[in-house]
Amino acid sequence: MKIGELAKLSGVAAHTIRFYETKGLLPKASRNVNGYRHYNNESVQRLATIQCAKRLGFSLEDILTVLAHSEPAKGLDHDKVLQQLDVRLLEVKQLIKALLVQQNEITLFKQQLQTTWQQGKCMQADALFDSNSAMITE
Amino acid sequence: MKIGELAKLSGVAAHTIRFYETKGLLPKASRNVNGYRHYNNESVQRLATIQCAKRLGFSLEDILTVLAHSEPAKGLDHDKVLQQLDVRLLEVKQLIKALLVQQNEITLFKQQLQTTWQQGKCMQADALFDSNSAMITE
DNA sequence: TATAAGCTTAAAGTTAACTTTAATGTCAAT
DNA sequence: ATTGACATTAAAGTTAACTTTAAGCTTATA
Repeated sequence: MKIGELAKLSGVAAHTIRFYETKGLLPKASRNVNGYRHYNNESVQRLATIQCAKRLGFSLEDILTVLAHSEPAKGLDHDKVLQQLDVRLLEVKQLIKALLVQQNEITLFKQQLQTTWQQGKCMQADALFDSNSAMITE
Repeated sequence: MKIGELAKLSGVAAHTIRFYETKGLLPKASRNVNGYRHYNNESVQRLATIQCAKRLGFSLEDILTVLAHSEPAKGLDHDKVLQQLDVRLLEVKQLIKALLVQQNEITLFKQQLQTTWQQGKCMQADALFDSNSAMITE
C-alpha cells in the first residue's frame, strides 16, 4: 500500500510516517517503480506499537532505545522493556505527586486571595505572591 | 544593584533576567552611566512573584497576561487572576487524571508481559503491544 | 598592570515531536 | 487532456523557556 493508505489505516499522518522513518522508528520503506514508498501489514503493526507506547507516555527516543536493543529475530529485549516501564512508572508517580502539590497550592492561594480581597484590601501582586510563598514553604 | 547581584538575590540567572525583560515580564531596567542595568528591591520582588507563579505551573505567557491586565496603580485585576487560577486548576486536575490512567496502564502492561514471558513465550513486540492495546481499550 | 570577573548586544542553538513550505513529479478519473 | 489527489525531497518553522555564542566594553583585584 502507499503512504496515504497507511496513514488512514494507522491514523498517523503521512508526513509523520516519513518523519518516523528518518528517526529510525520505521525501517526504510521499500520503493516501487515510481519511487513511492510501499508498505504492508507489518507497517500497520509497527505504527500501532508506536502509538501504544506513546500513549503510555514514552518518548520517541524511549521507543527507539527499546527497538535498538531488540534484534528482529529474537524479538524484544525483555530486560530493557521492563526497565523502561519501571523508569516511566517512577516518572509518572513523581509527576502525579508534584501535580497534587500544585493543586493544593493553587487552591490555598485562591482562598487567601478571596479572603484578602473581600476585606477590601487591594494588595499589590508582589505582596500577595509573597504571602502565598511564605504560607507554602513554611 | 547590578544584574549579577540581582541574579544572586533572586536565584534567577542574569541572562534569564535580560530574557524576562525582552519578554516584558520585567520593566525595562534603568541604566547607569556605563550602560549597565540598575535594579532595586522592587526588582527582587517582581522576580519572586514570577518564581512563585511558575511554581504554580503558570507559563510566562500566563504571567504576562495577568500583568498586562493590571495597572500599576490599581494593582492586579482580581477577576483575571481568579480566572487564571481556575483555568490552571482544571488543567492540573486533568493532567492528574490522565497520569493516573497511564499509571494503571503501565502497571497492567508490565504484569501481562511478565506472565507471558514466564510462560516461555517470546512474543514479538507488535503482538504484545497489541494485546495490551486491546486490553486497555475494551 | 595584567588578569579575571562582570557587563553589553543580537542572534543562533536547545529539545520534542512534529508541521509547513516549496518546488516538483505521478496517477486516476472525467 | 486536464483536473485534482497523492507522491517526492530538503529545509525551515513551531512552541516554551531558556542557554549559548560571539565579540567587545568595564570594573575590581592582585
